[in-house]
Amino acid sequence: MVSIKDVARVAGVSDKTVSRVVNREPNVTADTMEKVRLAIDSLGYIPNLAARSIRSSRSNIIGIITDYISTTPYSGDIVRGIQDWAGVNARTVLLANTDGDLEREANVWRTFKAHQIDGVLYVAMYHRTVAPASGDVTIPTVLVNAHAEEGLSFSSIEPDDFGGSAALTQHLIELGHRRIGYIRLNPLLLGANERLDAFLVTARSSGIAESDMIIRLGMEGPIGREINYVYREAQSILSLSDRPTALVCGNDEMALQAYLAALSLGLRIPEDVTIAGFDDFKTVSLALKPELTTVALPYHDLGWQGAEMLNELVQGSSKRIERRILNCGLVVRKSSAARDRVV
Amino acid sequence: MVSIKDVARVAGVSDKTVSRVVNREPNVTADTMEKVRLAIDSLGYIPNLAARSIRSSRSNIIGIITDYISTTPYSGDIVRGIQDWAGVNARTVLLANTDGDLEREANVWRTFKAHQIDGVLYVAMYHRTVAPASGDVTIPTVLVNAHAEEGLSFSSIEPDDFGGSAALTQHLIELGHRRIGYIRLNPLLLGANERLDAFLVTARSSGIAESDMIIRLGMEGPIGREINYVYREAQSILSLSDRPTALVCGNDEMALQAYLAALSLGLRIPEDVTIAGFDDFKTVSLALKPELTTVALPYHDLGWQGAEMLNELVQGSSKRIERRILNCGLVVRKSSAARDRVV
DNA sequence: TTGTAGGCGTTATCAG
DNA sequence: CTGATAACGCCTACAA
Repeated sequence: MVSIKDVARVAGVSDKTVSRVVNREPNVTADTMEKVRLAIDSLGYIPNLAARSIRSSRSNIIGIITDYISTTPYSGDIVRGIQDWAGVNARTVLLANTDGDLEREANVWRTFKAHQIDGVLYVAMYHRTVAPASGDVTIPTVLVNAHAEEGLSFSSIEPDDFGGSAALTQHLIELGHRRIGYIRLNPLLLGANERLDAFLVTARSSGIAESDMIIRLGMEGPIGREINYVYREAQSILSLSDRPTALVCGNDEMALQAYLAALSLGLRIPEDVTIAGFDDFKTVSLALKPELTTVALPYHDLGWQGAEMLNELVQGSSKRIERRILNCGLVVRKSSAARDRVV
Repeated sequence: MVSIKDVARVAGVSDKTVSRVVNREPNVTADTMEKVRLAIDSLGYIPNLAARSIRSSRSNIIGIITDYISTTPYSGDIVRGIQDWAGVNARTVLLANTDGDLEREANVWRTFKAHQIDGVLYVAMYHRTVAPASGDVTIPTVLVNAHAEEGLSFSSIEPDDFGGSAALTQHLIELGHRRIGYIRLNPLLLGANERLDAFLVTARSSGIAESDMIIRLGMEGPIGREINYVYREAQSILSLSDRPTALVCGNDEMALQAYLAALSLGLRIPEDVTIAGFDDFKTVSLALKPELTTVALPYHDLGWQGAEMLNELVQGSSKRIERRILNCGLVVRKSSAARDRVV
């Protein structure tokens, strides 16, 4: 391993001078700098960050703690957003997974502490409340796609499920739909309730009668092992004699099942029924034909901006608890159409 | 920050003795150990891994380099497999993403080197050949879901696309299908060719005539920005007067489009046509009704075993280049049925 | 502008 | 079985 001393010897200067060049400190002549640069290149010197972190007790590492339960492919983009921020801001990312196991989580926090990391992004794979179990370890933390359980105080960044769902509902109403089916996500999901509430509030305020909102539960049971009624419920709703002209699904995966149900009944989308999802999970939303009208979750931005928030916390430029809510944009594609085309 | 010296003082021993206890070295009396343990707990001491790595020049960190291009949700399981191995084996995981940018990649390698990481898992998000651009940095490396381009020598671990596709084809033939459609993945994907080749070889060896294999290209163009013909091609194949009784798709996402095409033509799955996919991407394969017969890519195992291979390399217990191929298991669900039910 | 001395927290070495 | 001392690679503080 080539160290700062080797470089110093080759360049004919002291190790401190090399350190100055490497860290872009002032007060080095262009001439000296050049000599040092040359020596660095010829030796292939790379500073040892561990040694640096000992002295400066800042590691420039941020940690990500996730807790995927079973298959949640969606939110990898959050992690990518964090990585992108880290790449641009010369940070490195440590990644750990708790699997929802408390003992394992405590271990993760200790390991992170042992690595002297600057801060933690605590990432939930679906929008919900969390209770970080850091034990007696204290590290600046921001919750991403989650907020803290009652009594805990953490900064957080979350998607505006409510706003997104309201926009989607508004869109359908503007298309002339007055009788709308709704298949709910697992009620254990925070997003499930926000999305449903927004649907109800928006529909009511547009004068839609309760009897014209056909609400069904699409899935229930523990996350990752839920029982799924979506296909059956979609068929049931679409078989009603006074079938709604639009069907909103809790997420895109459910919309996929609604498509299959509609097609199996010989209904065309959107001529016979408008279908909408939520998430803009592109593997589904763009594979569906016609492509799916849905609401985009800002996963990448949750990660990126979460990293920014954490950075402010670490720098000490902001000490207060912040709860940031990110907009979820409506994505109109071909699965939604005006009601008058439907009649 | 509480250091080993603080613990030593409180326990009334030397710092080296504390070090022995922490590292489970032999030659410490149970009594001394107990005293030290107590001091550690009461102070909340956590060893500084940076300092340790300086002395021992082993960091117990492994690095993951990925290169996601656009949206590839599938293979997050590879990373999870690596994490799981790391959790069990007391390693920490550094994560970095190159975005396919060579300059950025060179930077990642340098950063990893600077962190003294023990080894690198170079992870491709879809099965293909790669050329790690590590510059003059040398770190033990294993390629995951990829193999090295001509002339480069790296150990690698890869899925057996060929075997999986052969098993799937065999399954269809055993069900009595003698005329089969096939929609190809983007030919740029390594898996695309292996899967198609296996299909052709297996079908031929079962005496299926070339004219009874209806091969179509489903997508082409640069990865992440391909043009997608799947829906159109599926409709075209299924509209043939001598329509095949089974349709194989390059992956599950394509199978989804085939479902939509079939249903739009009023065909029932599997009564009128058997459909099969590849990947077992559960968000799709289980959401489809009937659930999809497909082939499971062993993503989690690719990660886990890749980490094991890397560990052997790092330990020096194995110096030779190994290319390990992992089995892809056939997953039979309800979208495939015997041909005699079809007639 | 540059260099020297010392120390960060840990482990290796070797003496007791 | 235990401890003193040195050393890892770097940076801080201060002196030249």
